[in-house]
Amino acid sequence: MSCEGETVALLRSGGHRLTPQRQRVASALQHAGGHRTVEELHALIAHEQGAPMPLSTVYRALTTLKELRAVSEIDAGGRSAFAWVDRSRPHHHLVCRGCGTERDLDPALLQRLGDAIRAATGFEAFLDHFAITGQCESCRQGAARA
Amino acid sequence: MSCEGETVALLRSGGHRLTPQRQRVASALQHAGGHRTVEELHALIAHEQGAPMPLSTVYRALTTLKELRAVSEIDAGGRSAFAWVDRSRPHHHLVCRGCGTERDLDPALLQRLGDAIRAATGFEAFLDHFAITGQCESCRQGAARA
DNA sequence: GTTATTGCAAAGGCTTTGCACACTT
DNA sequence: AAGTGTGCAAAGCCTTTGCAATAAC
Repeated sequence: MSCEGETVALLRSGGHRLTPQRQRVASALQHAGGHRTVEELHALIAHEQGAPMPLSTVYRALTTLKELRAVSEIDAGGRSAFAWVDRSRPHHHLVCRGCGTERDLDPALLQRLGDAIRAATGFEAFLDHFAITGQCESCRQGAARA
Repeated sequence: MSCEGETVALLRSGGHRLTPQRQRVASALQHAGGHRTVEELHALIAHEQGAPMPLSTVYRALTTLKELRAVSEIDAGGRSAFAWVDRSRPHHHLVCRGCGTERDLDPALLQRLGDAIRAATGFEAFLDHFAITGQCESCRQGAARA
């Protein structure tokens, strides 16, 4: 499938070697969709690909992919979470601090912010792939009750 | 000074006890301005207040203050950094990935984003104290030249 | 053949926790 | 007096690193 071709091209272009481990991590992330913690990825790789992989290798592959800007990293409550960067369709996430649920956010809203920042300050914000934390509607109602 | 009164009121309102440690941590953060890692705070407290404090106490005080929304936490490259939340004047940062410079951003712009998100999705974004990465004007011009 | 990368295990750094004592209320 | 908060030290967790073996180039 096309995913693999994309990974191959990315690694080649960065002067890195094309190893099965890197392809497996990339594949897991591409098919997972959304942010995954390293531990989640580690489990996904073992289950869906049939063979386990040392955690340290997952970390190293992610480091490489991050250098290439193929994945993005966010902080998920003290641990790292990664997502595949879909260059053709930028998207953003609303991450709830209460229940951890992730939902997509209309890119137009952020684009408007980026435009406003640029107009006001000349600063170009990197908003390709953004995660905003907060509280989802149901958690907010739960908190109000308590 | 007024800072102390603010802290006293905050702790009282949360049903927490007013201890010297919590006041010292709050004071250090109020006077530091901007984001400080826990280690930086720990050192600031020791130096500027004359007496050291166990790291664990700093952590616990910060946890309490964070629950009260008196401080905000951000991820500073794997470790936590905290800043005092100035309710009277919320502020945000544009952090340049090129030169590392930090500059303030008009809060109104983010408030507009927060309102739009809430209207569209019901999700309440925590935008009290936000850091946006990107590229400042001079770095962008430098990159364009190269 | 060279050199980057992996696997394993051990170390590292930041943060949290258990428990007895002290202090706020 | 009652119960929360502190200090100390130890444990916990996520992540990184050293080194020999392996695989990509």
